[in-house]
Amino acid sequence: MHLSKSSIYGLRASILLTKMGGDKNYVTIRELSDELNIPFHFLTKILQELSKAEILESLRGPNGGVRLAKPPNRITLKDIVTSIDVKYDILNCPLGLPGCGEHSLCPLQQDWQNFKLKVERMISEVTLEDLSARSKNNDNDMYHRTHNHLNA
Amino acid sequence: MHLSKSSIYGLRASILLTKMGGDKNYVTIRELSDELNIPFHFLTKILQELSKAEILESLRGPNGGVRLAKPPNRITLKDIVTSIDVKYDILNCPLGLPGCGEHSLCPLQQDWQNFKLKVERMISEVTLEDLSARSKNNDNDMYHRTHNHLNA
DNA sequence: AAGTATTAAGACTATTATATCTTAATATAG
DNA sequence: CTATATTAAGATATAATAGTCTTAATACTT
Repeated sequence: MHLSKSSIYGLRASILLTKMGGDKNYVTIRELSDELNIPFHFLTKILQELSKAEILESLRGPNGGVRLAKPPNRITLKDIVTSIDVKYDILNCPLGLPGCGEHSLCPLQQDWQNFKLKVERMISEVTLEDLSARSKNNDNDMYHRTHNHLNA
Repeated sequence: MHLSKSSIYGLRASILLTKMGGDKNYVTIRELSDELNIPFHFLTKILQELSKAEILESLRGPNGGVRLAKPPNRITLKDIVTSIDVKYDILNCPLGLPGCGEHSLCPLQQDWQNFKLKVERMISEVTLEDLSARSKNNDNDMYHRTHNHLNA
C-alpha cells in the first residue's frame, strides 16, 4: 500500500502548478523542479505522462513549459495517480495479511475497510482546486519549503 | 506506507509456525515454504533474522527446523516486523502529501491519523497467539491455501 | 536565417528489493 | 565414522524503481 515517488511528485507538481497557473501561462519544469526539490529530468518524464493523459499541456521553446489542460476543478487526484502509476496498489492491507477486507483473520480488517473507502472516495472526489485552496489558506505552506523533510 | 515482502513472509511463517508448533517440535523451513508458497531460500534468510532476534530457535540436521523461542502470547507482530524491517515505514501518509498528520493540507489527515494510531496499537498489542486463535476459528483458512491469490 | 530556450524521447546508470545458487557448518541416524 | 538432512552464510542474479545524461524536436526572438 503506497504510491510510487513518481505519483507523489506528479501530485505535488500539479498542485503547485494549480497555484501558480491561474493566469494560464506556461510554467517551466525547471521552476517546478527547483521549487519542489525534484530532479529535473525525472520530473520531466513524469509530466510527459500527464501531458499524454491530457491532464497537462506543454509547449517547447522560449516561454514554453507546462500548464493544466483543464480547469483545476475538473482534475481529481485519481486522474493524476492513475495516469502515472497505471496499477497503483494503495488499497492492499498494509500488513499483507491474506484476505484482509474479506475474511476475519487480519485484526485490522474493519479499520482497514473503513480507511480504504475513505481513501478511495477522497482521491476520486478531491480536485486540484480543492487542494490548492487548502494550501493557500495554510500559513505553514510546506509546498514552498526548499528543504526536504517531507514525507516520501 | 507498506511492509516489505520479507516482513509479510516472516509474519505468515510465524503464524503458521504457531499453529503447527504447539508440541514444541521443530518444523522444517521447507515445510513452511511449501505450505505458504514462499521461495525456500528467501524464507530461510528471513527466518534467520528472526532467530537472531531470538523470536525463533533453529536446529540443523535431521529433525531440525525452526520453532518459536517463546510462548506465542509473548511475541507481538511488532517484534517480528521490527526484527525484519529495521526501519519499517508503515506510518507515512499513503499519498505522500507533505506534512500529513501535522498540518492541514492533506485531506486525508484526520483519517490517516486515526488509522495510524490503530495500526500502531494493533501491531504492538496483538500477539501470535491471538492471530493463531483467530485463524483456527476461521473456516476459510487462507493460511493453508496452496495457490497464491493473496495480498502482497 | 541563426541562436536560444524549452520539452520529448530514449539510452544509460544507480539503488533497492526480491530471489536464487552454492558451499559450509552442524546435528542425527545408522 | 559415514552418510544424510537440515540450517547458516554469503555470493550472485533479477526486477523494479529512481535518477541521470544526451540528443532531437520545436518554438520563440532577434
